[in-house]
Amino acid sequence: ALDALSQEDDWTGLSEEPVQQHTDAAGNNGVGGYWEAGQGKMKKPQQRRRKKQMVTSVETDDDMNEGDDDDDGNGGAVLGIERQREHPFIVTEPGEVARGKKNGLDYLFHLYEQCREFLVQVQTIAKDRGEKCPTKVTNQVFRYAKKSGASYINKPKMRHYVHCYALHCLDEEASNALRRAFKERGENVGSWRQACYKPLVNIACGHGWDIDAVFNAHPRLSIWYVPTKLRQLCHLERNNAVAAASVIVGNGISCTGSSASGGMGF
Amino acid sequence: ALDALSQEDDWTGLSEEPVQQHTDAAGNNGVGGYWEAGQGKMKKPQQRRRKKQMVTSVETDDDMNEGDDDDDGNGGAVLGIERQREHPFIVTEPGEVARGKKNGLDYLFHLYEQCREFLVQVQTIAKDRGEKCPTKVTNQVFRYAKKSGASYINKPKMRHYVHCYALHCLDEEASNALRRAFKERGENVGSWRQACYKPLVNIACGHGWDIDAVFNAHPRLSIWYVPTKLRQLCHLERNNAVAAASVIVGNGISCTGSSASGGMGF
DNA sequence: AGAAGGACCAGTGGTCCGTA
DNA sequence: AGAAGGACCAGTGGTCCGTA
Repeated sequence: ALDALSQEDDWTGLSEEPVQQHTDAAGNNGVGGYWEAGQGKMKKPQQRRRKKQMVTSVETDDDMNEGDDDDDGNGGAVLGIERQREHPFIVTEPGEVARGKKNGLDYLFHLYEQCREFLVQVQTIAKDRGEKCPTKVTNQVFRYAKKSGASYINKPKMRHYVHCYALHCLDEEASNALRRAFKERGENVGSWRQACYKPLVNIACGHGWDIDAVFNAHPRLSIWYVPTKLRQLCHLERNNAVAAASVIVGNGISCTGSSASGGMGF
Repeated sequence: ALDALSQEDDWTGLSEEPVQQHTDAAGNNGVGGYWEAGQGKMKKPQQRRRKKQMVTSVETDDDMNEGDDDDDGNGGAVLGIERQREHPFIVTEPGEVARGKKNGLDYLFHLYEQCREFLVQVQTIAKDRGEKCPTKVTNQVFRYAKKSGASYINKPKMRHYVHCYALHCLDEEASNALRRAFKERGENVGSWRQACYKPLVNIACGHGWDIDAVFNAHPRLSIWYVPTKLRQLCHLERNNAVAAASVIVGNGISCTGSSASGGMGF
């Protein structure tokens, strides 16, 4: 019952925790709540993985855990509140609300709009203080979002789906059609995400393969870094197009995507 | 005798070393030579200062020392060739060549033009490879400059005098006048450098105190980061202006710099 | 198997301070 | 004392991979 509300009322994918509001000192405009549970972090004795240089860390960790050092000792659940993640995304049609413990794609795209709002706030504060002013969604913005209570926003997730949001911005018709097609076919989010690359490469083709220019020309998209993989795909496809044009001299290069796209791992 | 040539022929401040040309693989356009001496770096057993975490470094150091591992063992001079620095700058008039083991300010400004050329080359390479393309003079550009033989270009130096170059770009008349005045008074480079801030703050005043906008509006200047101190001075002076305006209501705010500038450490 | 995100790492912007 | 620049450090962009 609570889950069904998530996309309608507060745009929140997580809803099982006792939500506790924080009014933040640095100008929170009230976007989203603050879950203390997500801050618990499973505590210290969790060793860092991979070849980290073994500094025998006795770090003071005095960044922003002020209130809740309740207690504990067991590694895992704290006070019976389970470690919680956002519900996974599913492919939904435009306007469709996800059922069950899932989030829909309108919600995903809404997260990008929220990040933009957080960026605007960070920019306002920076200008007011005479500090350098970010033009992109940086670590600083993600930190600010978290501090403002939007703990469901994080960098890996936002970066993961940037190109999906890009298609939504640049060609909403095509984006909607893709969503409907992949929903109908019962595809999972991962394959929908993969499928978002191709139409973007075609758009880049129509702009001299300059994907940066494509991003920068769109006001809501220009604040996002072009994803590495999208950049690489555009580069590869450009090379293919150039190679094809050098064989069939005088051929007008089309941007339909049905041309030479061999070996690109689409 | 060699020193007198430095600003006329090859724009080189250093001239005592046996110069050895490198034609670089990655597209060196021939700006400047390559001093092997400067690469020697005084070798390993030079302990890092300050609280560095003592990693007992056995670093492999395989970045770009390919040919010249001649030999050595003594810490300091290598093969009798002394560790060499660029000659210090002195305040010169426009067009004036520095005498003795000194460099003039035309040479200083020329270094900024060279950095711009290196940036353009880095950008060309990046675009060609479909990689992300820097818009500013970044670490990558300094590394490229060094690799291309311009060992006399380094980040601390260029950042140190950015605002002096900015004044030269934005108001060459005022810049030239300042140079003449400070030369005549026998001031050293440091005090000339300090004096470059004030006219820039006044220029920023004339553009709504937006020093970033001032930099970005100028094609040769837009590739440089706004120095922290200049940004702070503009911010402080804006606050002073706002405070003054709130006292004397209806007063037109001038940008002459003769107004309230108390406690700014000019 | 599919997906969310804490945590890591190489290389950045910024500049201090041992050096000449 | 004045100045050049090697080397450091906090925090970045990018994303892997242990986790749920």
